[in-house]
Amino acid sequence: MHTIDEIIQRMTGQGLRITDQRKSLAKLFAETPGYLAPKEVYEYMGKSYSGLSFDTVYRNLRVMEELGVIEQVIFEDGVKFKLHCRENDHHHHMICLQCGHTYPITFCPMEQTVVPDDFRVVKHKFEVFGYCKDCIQEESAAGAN
Amino acid sequence: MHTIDEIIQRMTGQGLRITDQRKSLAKLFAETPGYLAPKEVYEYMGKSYSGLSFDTVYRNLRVMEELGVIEQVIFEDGVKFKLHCRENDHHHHMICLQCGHTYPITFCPMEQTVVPDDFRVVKHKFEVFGYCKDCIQEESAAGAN
DNA sequence: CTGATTGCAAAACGTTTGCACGTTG
DNA sequence: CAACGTGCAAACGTTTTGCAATCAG
Repeated sequence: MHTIDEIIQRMTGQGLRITDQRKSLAKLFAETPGYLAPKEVYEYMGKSYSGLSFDTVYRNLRVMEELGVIEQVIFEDGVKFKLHCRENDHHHHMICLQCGHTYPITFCPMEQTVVPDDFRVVKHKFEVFGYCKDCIQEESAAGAN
Repeated sequence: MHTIDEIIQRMTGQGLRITDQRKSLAKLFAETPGYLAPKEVYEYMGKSYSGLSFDTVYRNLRVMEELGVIEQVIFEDGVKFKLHCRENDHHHHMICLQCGHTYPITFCPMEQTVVPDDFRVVKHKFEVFGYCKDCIQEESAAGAN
């Protein structure tokens, strides 16, 4: 589930119709290595479709999420989406606060965590935030601002 | 910063006036071991003050957060608040999905995490979700529903 | 051709703001 | 009594919904 075609196949396989908007969406997520806010998705798609409406973006984001093509994460500044990780083994992420790019962390802290007998663990969240190589360089290149 | 009086002292110390609404807020957070959504806060305070408005709740939550009395966390289902942890050393939490009760985890996964040289870490999040002792019992007592 | 998908407009939702009135210190 | 805090109403940004027109298969 990496290329545009794979994403589109996944959608047709579920009986969905492939509109230009959905092709554009598939292309965007296939090309984006990190998280995207709905507004960013709207702005990107709006470049190709001047008559685009916000609700179409939301509807398709929801459809693609239910389909398992993309995944949703809640950040401090709102909801964001990214292509669902193709890796099938459990892992976590380092996330760049500037560009949204994500990098996998194979280490899972739950293995090391001592849980009391009377607490039943359902899920956990481990995320590392910072700045990636490219964004550190941009910052120092741009100087203070 | 545990009892109602400590919270109120903290507020007066910052030049804030103590209204009945704020006393009620202080009491609520002093008595609640876990997270509260703004709506829950509103409903609790509404019991004592029929004329209460939502914006007063939000304003006071924000004031208390800026003051460091309470802290804010973003969950999947929205923003929630709890009394700021009195522990000064870094730690994480196990959070009950039913009652919102939190329990400290002293282990910090960042110590074990291998970070690439070219990634500058700014912050991290580690949270364990599940059901606490009391809520497991309630569940089995209540049966299927 | 038929139902899925879209755009529009309007509603819903949580949160914030401006303002006049009431209250605290 | 002066500044702060409140309630009200209205604005706000984001997300959802109902509907008629359009489009993909």
